[in-house]
Amino acid sequence: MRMQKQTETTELINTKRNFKWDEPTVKSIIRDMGLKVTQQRMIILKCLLSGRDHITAQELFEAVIKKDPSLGFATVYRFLKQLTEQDLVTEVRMGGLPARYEWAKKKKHHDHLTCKQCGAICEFENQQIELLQKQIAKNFGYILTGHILELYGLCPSCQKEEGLLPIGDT
Amino acid sequence: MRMQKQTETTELINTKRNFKWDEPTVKSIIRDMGLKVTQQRMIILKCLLSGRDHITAQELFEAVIKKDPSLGFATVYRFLKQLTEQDLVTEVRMGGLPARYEWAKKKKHHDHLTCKQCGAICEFENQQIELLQKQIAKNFGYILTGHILELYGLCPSCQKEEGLLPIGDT
DNA sequence: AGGTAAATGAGAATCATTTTTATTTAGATT
DNA sequence: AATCTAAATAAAAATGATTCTCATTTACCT
Repeated sequence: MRMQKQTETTELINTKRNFKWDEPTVKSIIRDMGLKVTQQRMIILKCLLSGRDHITAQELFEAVIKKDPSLGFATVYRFLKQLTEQDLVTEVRMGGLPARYEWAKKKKHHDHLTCKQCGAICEFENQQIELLQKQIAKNFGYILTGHILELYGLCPSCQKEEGLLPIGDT
Repeated sequence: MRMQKQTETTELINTKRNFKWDEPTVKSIIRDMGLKVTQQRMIILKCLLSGRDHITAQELFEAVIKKDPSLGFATVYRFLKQLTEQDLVTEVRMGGLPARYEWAKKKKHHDHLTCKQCGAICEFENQQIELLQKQIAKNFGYILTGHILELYGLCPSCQKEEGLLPIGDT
């Protein structure tokens, strides 16, 4: 996926994991949540932290049972919910599709640009839009507490593929 | 729900139904969709057109069975899906909540500001945000095909209620 | 080590939505 | 107007994501 230079107000977000998630760190994340440090939570959290961004509960569950086949999916869902409630994880819901989760801590707020075809996700942040949103809420007398901004379109590589398809082809 | 004056770039959308949805009009909407004009579709469409905006499939179904108790909910869902596919109706999904539908034809594109507490929905349109979105997609090499912008917060009346609640109360 | 509230696994429950299937019907064709 | 046929329907079952229940197990405070 090609990415072009951003304007001054829109920034690319660094999605690389340049932090070492060692045992004690993972432990203290759970402890700081006010929860008991269990083997299952350790496994789930490690998988979440080292796995792909924007993972579904199902995908995470599948990663998790490779390390402990007896771990139940209810446990994964339960823990994800707690992580979401404590804003350590961001839940992204697109249409009626399964929710996707991503580690949110120490990561700036951002929105998503998703390819309708292949699902490739770009993250971006735009102060100007954030500001306009607050303005709009204020104009209606609302206190803004959150927002969802999901753009979708065709990514560069899917645009090429589209062009190659015979007319009328799905 | 109180509404304040909007800035020059953000406009209130007229949600009033100042059009007469008579029998022949409703019929031709269905016929123009390339579908057969059935009594059930007539009922569903009339309910949709005269009922509240941002209705759920369930709410619509309940309105519909008042006119014909034998009408099944699958029929409502099926028809809503077809209306959505033909862009006559817009489907709005918030979190994991049931989808809400609204008549989209002849209505300008707009986004939503929803009260987390009471579900009150304000509609707005902001050209500046629309423009910024296109810009962002372009910067990533994407062709923008759509977007979801859902703001949520506390509406004026729920802000008052919040203040009245005893501390710790749900 | 022992007690207890919290956490777990397994599976059932839920909820919105979709699919299936046998039956009915709209509307084109005689 | 009667006939035909693909499309539409009702009803119920299926689906898929997520949540709940509950009997059992476990973390961790004393």
